[in-house]
Amino acid sequence: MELIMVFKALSNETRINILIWLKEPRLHFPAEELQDYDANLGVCVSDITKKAGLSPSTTSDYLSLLQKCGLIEATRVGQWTYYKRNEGAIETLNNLIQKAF
Amino acid sequence: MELIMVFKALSNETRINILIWLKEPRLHFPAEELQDYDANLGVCVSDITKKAGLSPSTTSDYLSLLQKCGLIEATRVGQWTYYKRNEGAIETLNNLIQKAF
DNA sequence: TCGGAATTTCGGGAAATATCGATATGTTTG
DNA sequence: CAAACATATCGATATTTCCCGAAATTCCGA
Repeated sequence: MELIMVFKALSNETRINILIWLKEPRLHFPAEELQDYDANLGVCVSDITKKAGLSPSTTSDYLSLLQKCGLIEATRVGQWTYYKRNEGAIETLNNLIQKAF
Repeated sequence: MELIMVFKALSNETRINILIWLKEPRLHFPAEELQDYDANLGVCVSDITKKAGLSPSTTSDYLSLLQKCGLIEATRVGQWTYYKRNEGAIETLNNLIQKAF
């Protein structure tokens, strides 16, 4: 967990929002878009794309950036990729920030 | 306190370090450079510049960036500007991060 | 197997950031 | 006042980030 990489990832409103949306998907995505959410897979790229209002490619870039620094994790199921928060990593990060600053 | 501005400010190793150095100046600066530290003024720009190994202008830029987003505060005394952490703001920030993520 | 959907990857132009040296401003001291 | 400092600001260039569209990949269903 590279602290600087994490801060870079969080230096963007959309990426911050994605993390917040994924904290409570039911609050932020229409119910019919969350069919596989109960299986704890997360939310798929196209739903996040819609919500973010950006192009699919940008959204995909953002998601893989968040994944690279460990904040979220991906599960591929057929043609969909579901992303969810990596709560353990986020907790670790919070502790790290707490200690460092 | 703009969260994004804070994350941008922290997306740089030197700026992170400055915050950490200022947490415990005695640990990070030679004693003879901390003559006014006991007055709770902070550490002056040239000492931080030396420690950072960057140009004075860059260091000054960094400090005013950190100041703009509220993480540190400045006190001008004669020709010197002393910077110290804004512990209240940093605490607020930690709580904000805790809540948001 | 073919067409289409979801996603990723790639290349690029515009905008923002990093970092410097030069310059400007304000301060102290002779 | 002039010289010497400490710091801040400005202008320039190199690098990075933002965000897109096009193309590639993977998977599914007819």
